[in-house]
Parts: sequence; C-alpha cells; structure tokens
Amino acid sequence: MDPQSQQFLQIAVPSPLRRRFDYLPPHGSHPDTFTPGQRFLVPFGSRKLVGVLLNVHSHTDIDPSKLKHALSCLDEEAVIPAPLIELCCWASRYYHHPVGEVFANAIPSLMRQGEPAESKKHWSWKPTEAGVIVTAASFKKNARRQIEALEILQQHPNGLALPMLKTLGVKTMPLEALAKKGYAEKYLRDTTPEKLNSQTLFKESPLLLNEYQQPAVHAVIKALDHAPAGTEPHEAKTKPETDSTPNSSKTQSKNPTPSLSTTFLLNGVTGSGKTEVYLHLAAHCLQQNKQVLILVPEIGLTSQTISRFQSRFNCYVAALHSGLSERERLEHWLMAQKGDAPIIIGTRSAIFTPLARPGLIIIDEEHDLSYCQQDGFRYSARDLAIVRGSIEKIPVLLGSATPSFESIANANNGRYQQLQLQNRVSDGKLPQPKLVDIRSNPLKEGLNSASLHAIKAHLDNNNQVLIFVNRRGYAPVIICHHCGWTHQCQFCDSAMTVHQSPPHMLCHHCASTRAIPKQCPKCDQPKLQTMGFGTEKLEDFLNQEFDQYEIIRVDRDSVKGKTGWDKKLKQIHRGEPAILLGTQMLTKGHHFPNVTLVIIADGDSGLFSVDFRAPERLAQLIVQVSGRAGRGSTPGEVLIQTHQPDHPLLHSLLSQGYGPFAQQSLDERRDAQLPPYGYMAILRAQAQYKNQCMEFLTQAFELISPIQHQYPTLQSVQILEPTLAPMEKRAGRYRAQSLLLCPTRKPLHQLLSQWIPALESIKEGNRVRWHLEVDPIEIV
DNA sequence: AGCACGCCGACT
DNA sequence: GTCGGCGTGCTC
Repeated sequence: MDPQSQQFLQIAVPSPLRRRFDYLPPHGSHPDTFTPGQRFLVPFGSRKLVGVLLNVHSHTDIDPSKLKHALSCLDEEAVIPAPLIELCCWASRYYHHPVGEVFANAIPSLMRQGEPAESKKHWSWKPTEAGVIVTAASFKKNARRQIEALEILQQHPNGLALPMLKTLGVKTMPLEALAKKGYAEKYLRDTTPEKLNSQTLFKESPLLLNEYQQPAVHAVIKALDHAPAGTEPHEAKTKPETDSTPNSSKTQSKNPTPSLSTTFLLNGVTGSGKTEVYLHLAAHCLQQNKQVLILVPEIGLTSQTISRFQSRFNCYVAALHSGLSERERLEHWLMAQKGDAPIIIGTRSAIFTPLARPGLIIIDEEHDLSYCQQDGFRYSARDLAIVRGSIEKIPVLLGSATPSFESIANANNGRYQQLQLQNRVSDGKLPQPKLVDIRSNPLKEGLNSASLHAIKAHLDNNNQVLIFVNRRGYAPVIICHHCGWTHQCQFCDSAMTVHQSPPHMLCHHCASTRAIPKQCPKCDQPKLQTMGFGTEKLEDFLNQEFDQYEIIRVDRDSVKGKTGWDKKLKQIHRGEPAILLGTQMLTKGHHFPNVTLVIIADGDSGLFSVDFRAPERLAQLIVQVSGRAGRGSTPGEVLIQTHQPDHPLLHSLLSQGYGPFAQQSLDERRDAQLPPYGYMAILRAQAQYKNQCMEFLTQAFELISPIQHQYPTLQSVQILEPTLAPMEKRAGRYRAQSLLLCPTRKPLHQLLSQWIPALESIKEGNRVRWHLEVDPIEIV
C-alpha cells in the first residue's frame, strides 16, 4: 500500500497506561470503512484485548515498523455512539485517568470480553387475529391471569419479548394456555422496538400536578422542545477545560449561542412530589419517541423507582444496577443502545449508557455521595451527567430535597435553572427538629431519658418511631477492664467492632474478621467488656425496654440478601406501631407514613470533622432524616441528641433551615476559596511502609516548582506538604496524600497534565500505589 | 495491570 | 540437575 495513504487506527486499550495505541488495520481490510466506536481485538504485549476505536489517523508518533495489525473488527457498526466516545474522552482528560480504563468502566464486561453486540434471540408473544378481538367475557372467571396476559398482548399487537412480558407481570403458563386456545402465538425475534402512542402509553393515569409541580414540569418541557430533534451529528466540542500544554494558545471553542440553561435543579422537600415530576417528563419524552435516563443512588431506591415507572408506563424499563447478571446487564445496555428501551434506570455507572434517541437525563437525590466512584476511575456521575447533557444537547434535571452546595452555587450564578417544589403533596408540614442536651443526663445505650419517654408516647399513640444510629454492629470497641487492652485490627489503625449475630469481630475498614476473645489475650483476665453501642446493641436494649412492640433493624447486616430490604420495607409499611432502627440506609428517599418521631442518636458526629464538607453532610442528614417524620397533615417530632446544644452550626441550621444554612456556608467557602470557589486535586499514595509513601510524595512535591518555573501561569496552584492519612494504616497499607489547590480550574488541570508524566518516572513509585483524585469529596 | 524474561535457593 | 521465588521492564 502507498505509505502516504497509510491509515492508522487509534484505539483505547483497557490498560492503566495513559496513552492511546495505534494499530494497522486488520489484514485485508479497508480502514475507510471503520468508524469510531467499533470494537477491535488487538494484540497487546503477549495478550489479546478488546479495545474501542477512537479515530482513524493518517499519521502516528510511533515508528511504523513497530506497529502491529489489529486482529479483527468485532462490530459491523459502532456500538459506542459518538457522544458517548466524547464523554469518555472528556472524562479521561478531566479526571486525568487512562482512557482505556475509562472505556472499560463505561461498557459492560461482556462487551469487553468480545461478546457480540447482539441481543440473544428471545421468544416473543403476540395476539393472533382471534386474540385481538376476543374479550374477557369468553373466559372462565378463574382464568384471571390469562385475561391479564391477553389484555397486555392486545395493547402490544406487534408482540413483546418474553423478558418484557415478565416485567409486566405476565408468566409463561397463562401464555401457553392462550396459545392452546388460539389467541396467542410465540415467535422468535431479536428485539422488539416498541411503538408507543398516547393511547397505549399509560398503564395507570398520571396524577394531577399541583401548583408547584406544574411550572417545574413546564420549564423542563420547554427545554425538551428546544432540544434538537432526532440524532443530528454533533461537532461542536464542549469546553474541555484542560489544554495539554499550558502555553498552548488555542482558544476554547465557545458555544456560538449562549448556552440556554439546560440544567435544572429541582429543589423539593421530602414528599413534595419530585417523582411525579419525573414521571410527567418521562411521559413527554416517550410521546416524542425519545429515551429517558434516570440515575438513582446506590442503596435501596432502585427497585422502588423502577416499579414506580414500570407501573406508570406500558413500556420496558431497563434497569442497570449491581443486582444484575452480566448477561442481563448486557441485554439492557443493548436495549438502550438500540433504542428499544425507552426508559433506563440505573446507578452511577449508568451515566455511560449509550442512548439511540436521548431525550432527558434525571439525577435523583443529586447530593448523594454514591454518585462518586471512589476507587479505580474516580468520577462524579452527576457532574458527568451535566457534561453529557451539553454533548447530547439535552436537558439534565437534578432533583434533591437537600441539594449539594455546589449545585446551589450553580443555581445562584445562573448556570442551573432552579425549580422549587414548595409543599408536601399531602400538605403535611416539615417538622422543626429539637435538640436534646445529653450532657448531664445518663444515657441508656445511647438514649436519653427524654428520648425514651418520647418513644413510649409515640408508640402508645399507635405510631412508628425511627431511630438513626450511625454505627452498625453491637459495639465499636471491646476493652479489658483489667489492663486496658483493646481489640485492634491487625491490618488497620482502628478498633474492631463487636458483632453479635453471628458473634464475631469485624473491622469496618478492611472487612477482616476474628473470633470474639473469651478473655484478655494480654493479661488473661476474663474482664472483657464492650464500650459504646451500635445498632445491634440498641436493638437488644429496645427489645427489653419496649417488648410489646416490634423493633425493625435496618442496616447492611440485617438486610443482607436479595430481598432483605424489600421484606423490611413491607414490614414497615404494614404500619403497626414499631421502632425502626437503622443507619443511613433507612434515611434515603423512603417515606414512612406512620413514623411520627425521629431520633438522631448521635447528632454530634460531624460537628468536629476537619473536612470542610462535614457541615453540609450533617445538614443533609438532619434534613433527610427529619423528612421521614410526619403523618398526613400532622408534622412529626424530631429529636437530635447532642453534647453540643449551643453549637452554632446546629443552631443556624435549625433556626434558618437548609437553604439559608447552605447560603451562609457558601459565603464562608467563598472567603476561604474552598470548592466550589476554588478547585482541588489530591495525590494519594499507599505502600507497605510509611517511608515509601512519604518519599514518593516528597519527590512529587519537589517536582512542582520546576514546572511552575517553566510555566509561570501555573504559579497560582498551591500544593500542601505531604501528610499521612489520619488513619495511617488501612487494610495493611500505609496511606498519605498531598493536596493541590487553585482559585481557578485551568491552571490546576494544566499543572496536573505536566505533573503526571514526571510522577510516572519516579523510581520509588514502583513500590507505591498512587492515584490522583480530581474534585475530591473528602480531603483527608 | 498483566505478562515475560531473568537470575538465585530448596526439592521431586 | 529443575521448579519457582519475585525484581525489572514493556505494552502500538
């Protein structure tokens, strides 16, 4: 082939190397026929890996004689649509993470193993000609399931795939029975693109919107209708704020039109009907034959949201969460990619789901920390959703009762359009929390006598009580009363937690377990006793104290298994007087109509944290937990036990409410140039020995000033001296970090781009695991 | 991250 | 004599 016209395939290979890899096209293939987004099997060292084509280039930086041929192209057409490639590349630049790993995170693992991008063929069912016209009257009364199945088939005369029928509650048995009677037939087909129209769209009729929901829905619909129709090719690059070289003068390609604010912040207290707003917007998208992507927090809320959408709409709701098998995950991913699933609901990583006809992205409980991936490729799905919205030119809706302070700041400065849902739908009032001073009054397993009285009063009134405890297990410490020995974790700088059901010691930091010692291993005295309390101990205590009532404990240990959480939810929703006792799990998104008293057992936690985000977390916790209380129109009672009843933080939150508290905190952050008014990155290192960490970080630290000398515009970046983590050792490794700060984002990112290659060549780095965290959510 | 290559200790 | 320990270096 004429070397001048030689074409090279630039491929994202799943490897931790921060490079793209160039390959020659597979033998005997025409490179012009390839498009970015196709997968290729490529030789990589001694291995064969599946990579994603990013570009077809006419030149390469590598000696062409060293280039290998890609082995084969796995896809006839691109499986990763262009906007998603752009999103991944943006994320790779922004988070300074290897592009191959970003793609590996973005696609289902079966795709990465070279599985064909085709749905398994499924049996589908459709009504026969007789089945279309037959009515329920011609069935026996007890053939209820058959009638249901027939009605659903009649709504989908083009047929439905079996998995879809299953989610609609149809079982195979009645279908077979219908087939015998000649009303239904099954046939093979790969997928079932659904044609929805306004007659068949709704399974249950939508609720009427109240005076607050209505304008919110209209505002977003306006943006939806302004979004470009269909899948036009997009070319305008969104502003990646990172140039690779600090001196490069290439100007950011600014959007020619001032970007119409397409991110919405839906601020609504618990019970104000955010989900109904989502449902109305989804209906609007569906009617326009567009897809809706909904992200939910990791714990608990997924199945509830899925069933809410599933029972509203006559269409397939594709779920993407951790409970799926790899095959199911691939099937759902493909349904989204091919446009067969109009509604996609998933957790964090679902932000990378390809959409054939994107319409709207919704992030529910946008403040939730589970949107931040904390290991490997560290990203915020919420922030990527904003970027994706601007790439796809579709609106993004962030919803929360307690928006993150970042989002509030973005609403303040007009980047987001704020939508307010004022009242609870049920017209209930939000409770005003009361502080319970626990300084002098002795505690019984963490509960003050005033709290105990309140519990009794509410139970006696046939109501439910919710107690929030931040600690699972029986007790956080076991100590020898004779010599003071405590059971420390052998891998971490922390005490092991006592668990009683089943009895064992567990480290909450590294998950290592030990047996509970019978006597002190140091002095052999049988004087071991537990100190402090966790959910298990409190459960025991409450069982004695309130033995005529049910105690429902909800934490990671008690809802293990697939249906554990659902079972507990059912138990709670039976509505009998009971004490609900649990950790964060209990506080996320669920409304418990019979709870009239909420107690926060340790309101002090978070008051003295060094992390600048601690007040935000505490405020969100208090407001979210308080939102669980209140029945119909009567507001509930909320008690916060504290040793610090005069703490200014608690006072301003309780007297002013979440919004003003956030504004006040944001003012403080502005003065201190903390996020979102300053930008941060953290270099974290871990190694077998303390010194290895510190030596690496010290060298890294010393690399900064030569870079700043070379590029004076980067002087505004400040780096703090390396420090050991507060918990020096964790899971057997020592940890330390260095924080970088900058009042503006650009120099920080430019510096990182210069810094990383230098970090990679630090010799001591071989024994040190290190990584960068951009926009860290915790800075210690 | 994998994986191969390479050079030193205890075993069928 | 070899199997295998993990240090070092490379991946278009």
